[in-house]
Amino acid sequence: MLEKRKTIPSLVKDPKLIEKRREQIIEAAVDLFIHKGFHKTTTREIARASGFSIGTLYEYIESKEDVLYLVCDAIHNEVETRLREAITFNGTGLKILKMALKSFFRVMDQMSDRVLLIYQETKSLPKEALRYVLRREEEISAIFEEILRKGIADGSIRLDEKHVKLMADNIMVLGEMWVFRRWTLKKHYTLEEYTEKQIDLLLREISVAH
Amino acid sequence: MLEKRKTIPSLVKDPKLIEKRREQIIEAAVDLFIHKGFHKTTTREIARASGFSIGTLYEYIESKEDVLYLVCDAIHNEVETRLREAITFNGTGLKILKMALKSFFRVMDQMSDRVLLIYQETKSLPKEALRYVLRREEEISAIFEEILRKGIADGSIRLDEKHVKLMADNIMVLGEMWVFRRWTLKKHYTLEEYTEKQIDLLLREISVAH
Amino acid sequence: MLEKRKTIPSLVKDPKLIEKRREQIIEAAVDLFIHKGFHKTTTREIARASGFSIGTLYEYIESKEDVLYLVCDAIHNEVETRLREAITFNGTGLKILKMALKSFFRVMDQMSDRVLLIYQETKSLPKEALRYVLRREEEISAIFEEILRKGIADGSIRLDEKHVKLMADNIMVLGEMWVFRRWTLKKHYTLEEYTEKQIDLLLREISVAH
Amino acid sequence: MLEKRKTIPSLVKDPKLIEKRREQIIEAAVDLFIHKGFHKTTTREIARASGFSIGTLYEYIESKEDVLYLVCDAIHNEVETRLREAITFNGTGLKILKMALKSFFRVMDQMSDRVLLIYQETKSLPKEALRYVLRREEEISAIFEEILRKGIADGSIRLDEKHVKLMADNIMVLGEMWVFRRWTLKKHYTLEEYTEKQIDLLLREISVAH
DNA sequence: GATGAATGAGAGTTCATTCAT
DNA sequence: GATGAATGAACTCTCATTCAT
Repeated sequence: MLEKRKTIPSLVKDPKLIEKRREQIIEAAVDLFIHKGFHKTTTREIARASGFSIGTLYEYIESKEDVLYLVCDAIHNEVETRLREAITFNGTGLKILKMALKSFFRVMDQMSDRVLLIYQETKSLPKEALRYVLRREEEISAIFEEILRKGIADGSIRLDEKHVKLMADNIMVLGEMWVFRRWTLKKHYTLEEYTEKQIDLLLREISVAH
Repeated sequence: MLEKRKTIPSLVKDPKLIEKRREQIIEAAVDLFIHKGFHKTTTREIARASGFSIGTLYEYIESKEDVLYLVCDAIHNEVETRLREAITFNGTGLKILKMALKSFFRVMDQMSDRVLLIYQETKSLPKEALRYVLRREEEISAIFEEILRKGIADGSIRLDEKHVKLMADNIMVLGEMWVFRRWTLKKHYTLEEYTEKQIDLLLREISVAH
Repeated sequence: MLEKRKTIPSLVKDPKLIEKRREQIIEAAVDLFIHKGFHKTTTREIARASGFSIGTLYEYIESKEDVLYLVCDAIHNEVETRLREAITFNGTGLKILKMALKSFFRVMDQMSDRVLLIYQETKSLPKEALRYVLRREEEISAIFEEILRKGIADGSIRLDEKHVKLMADNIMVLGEMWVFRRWTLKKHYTLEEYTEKQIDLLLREISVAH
Repeated sequence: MLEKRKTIPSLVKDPKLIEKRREQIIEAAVDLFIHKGFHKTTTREIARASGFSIGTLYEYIESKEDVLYLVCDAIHNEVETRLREAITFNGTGLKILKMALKSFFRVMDQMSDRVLLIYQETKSLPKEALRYVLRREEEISAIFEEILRKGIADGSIRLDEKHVKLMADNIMVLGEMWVFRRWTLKKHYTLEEYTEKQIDLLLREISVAH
């Protein structure tokens, strides 16, 4: 069930150093990719922005695509971590869900450029890496499935089990919508208004009290 | 309010010919971009697949990005045309909306690779072209706004005017969701089931009878 | 029996032009490879010495190794052509052989740097091209086999058929020896002396009258 | 007349250690050069195959070319040693020569990949090192000169002094021929047959009895 | 209006060598 | 004496674009 994450080989032996350098690479590359896109960013720019030479860059990755993979992976990690940190699993599923939705929309807002990056550049990944990245997305959506099922179990949420996945997907998509369409949405709504409105929409379907 | 669509200069005088050649270009490029992505497709390939030489290609465009613009524009056109053709503006706004939603989801399904293309490659457009393309998207979403307003006017839909835009955006996003997440969604739903379920979700908020 | 020679694809359509440009490439590359070796010669140097840009070079070849193949092929062609031109198939096999040996040693002498080049760089060819180049060598050695057999047939040469190949190989090797060891040999012999001495050696084994 | 062999500087003081490490280097590099060629072998690979780090490698050599020199030198040493071990200087020059030829051809056969290596990579040596390596070859050929002169002196061999060098060179070349052309020759001859045939050829010229 | 040969800046990647630890 | 991370010049190859025919 748990498939290991893709391991990128390195010419450097010290694992601590690898981690440190890769963090530098990710930090530099995220910025560059956001502003210039993956294809228009050169490996030399990545190296320079990371603070070392092109030769050193290639001691820690095997190809430019590896950098993209590292970046996508790191972004997903951050989304998931932030989301999990913001959720306390106390109270009814419904209550948790509301909180989780708020947090999720907030995280999407704060990380909107990075989330956008994933959506636009993911296709440039080699097949295997792509599969892994898509799986990471499912892991985040699984958080919401879990909450929904808890709510179903404690009776605070009314939803057919077979629609749990779709509802979780809807949630993900409404979150990403804030990212994709912020240039329009921000004209009419603050994040808070948007959040409230979409929670309304989602809960109308699944709230028990009716 | 209606800004003209971007005009791409051509070295050729005859407008009929320009249109004909550009259709060839678009047809060839859509296929290539879908399968290889914009960046990995070369202008030579576009020319060859269009049925003429690289020199001729550049008689009808000024840069590779122009081809992307033509392609994005054509896809939006097709989405909008197909959608409009499927809608008859008879009956209550609510009835029209239901029909429009079904048609929209169907069009998204049929054109999913082209819609995906727009989402993934749009960022490679130069700023100005990008603005035009985004505006085309708003034009489609405006169709739904129109229907919603008609429903509000005739009393078949209950929705605060200030949420019309958001509701239209929600519709767009749920349609695109079928495109982005089809690999997951198709495991659990047919297009028809998905359509029905999402219409349920959307109408629960805005249907009058309740 | 006659396997086609390897065809190198070109982006250019005009066959006349391809031939002309490839001749330029060969002429330039032979010089460079002789003086710097294949590995130390850069593609840019080849392009510049050929009289065009690096981009143009790659319109006529697919890889640097293709240039080496073209060069090896051209050298073999020249050896074979020169040798065949120098031989008239009149008289006894023995007489023809003597003349052929003189010509061969002369050709080896005149083309010594190019022959050396083949011996030293051939190993850098990709497998398939290598096989073809080795076959070319056998074709030259076949010329001598042919002469030997003619001499056996007309009674001017006495040699067991099963040693024809070895004798032809010996001839080839003594010719190449003048190439490999000229720095030593030239200290003690002129080309003419060398030729005479080696003909003596070879003929002692196979001459009938004795 | 006897120029010392090239001395490669080392950062390490202990001569025993230098010798030991260089033996490791040679053993590793011979294998790599045979299979991949000099240019396609990296210093990293040499270091790893030698059993130490790249840094350590450079404590014992100054450049990659030094490794090639060490390798060529070692191979020549082995050829010479094996040859000398196989020769007993008892009996007539003619008898010794026959034995020496057999041994030489056998050694060439056993060491064919290493001999081939020298012929193909020698040109990558810097000028000075190249001279040393070529001189080593002359030293081997000098063994045969010595034997020939002994035979001339004791009357068992009839050969003009001024052709001794050429005859020795011919011997060398026929030995190397077994290396260069083994892919053809082995189709028609065993090593023993080849040896016998070539001895015949050579002795026909120089044997006294006639 | 159509052709396609020519261009060359610029891309990703490699690897011999150094030097601080 | 040994290590291996860091370096950057240099490599091969690509491809959007131009322009003479």
